Amino acid sequence: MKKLETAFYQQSDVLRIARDLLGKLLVTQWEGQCTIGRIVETEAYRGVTDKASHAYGGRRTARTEIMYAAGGVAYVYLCYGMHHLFNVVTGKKDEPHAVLLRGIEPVKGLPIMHSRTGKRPGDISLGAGPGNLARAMGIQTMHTGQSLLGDSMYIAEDGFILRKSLLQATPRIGVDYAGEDAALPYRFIIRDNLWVSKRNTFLLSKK
DNA sequence: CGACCGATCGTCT
DNA sequence: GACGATCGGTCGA
Repeated sequence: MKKLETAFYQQSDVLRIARDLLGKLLVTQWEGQCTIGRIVETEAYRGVTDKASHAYGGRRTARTEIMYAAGGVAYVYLCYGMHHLFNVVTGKKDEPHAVLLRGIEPVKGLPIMHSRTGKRPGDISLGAGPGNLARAMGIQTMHTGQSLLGDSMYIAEDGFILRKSLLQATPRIGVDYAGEDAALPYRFIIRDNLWVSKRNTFLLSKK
């Protein structure tokens, strides 16, 4: 298992990073609890020109400031007052690109994930969807700004190769407010993977 | 299967 | 004071 390094996160093409994160392992280990999940669903938020992004138009607020940091840190924010959404900040300093992690296939620490979420063994919603993913991995807004290059929270590769035929791009979820940008194919999933968020599966059958 | 609804609160206007 | 990069449940066809 090899931890992804700065050079990976600071590539300029956030779409490529979002794609390449599929199949990688997300690791968190804190409070004596280690959990690992394989990333099966991501969404790219592409800098200041992307109407769906919190950084659209170069907007800077206390909350989104971390998006302008150099790639390799976490951007976690509270959505709908109850869900913690975890993004990987990418690009160079002052290029506010980010990748939202939307789905993981649980790999290690299943009992811990079950106790964190209250879900029962066999429930495939455990790591499906950004809110569920963060809850299962123990990620909260207090982790925003945290480095992904340290030991408590990082992404690694283990030799898993994603066949091209299993890579699929679709429009992003829940960004209707973004006008024409809502239709951009910036969501990436591992096709037919059990752990991809089930909502909007109709998008797949339509294709 | 699809449409809709309530929960719940930090952030920005 | 309004509004989410969501989720889980319900209701009707």
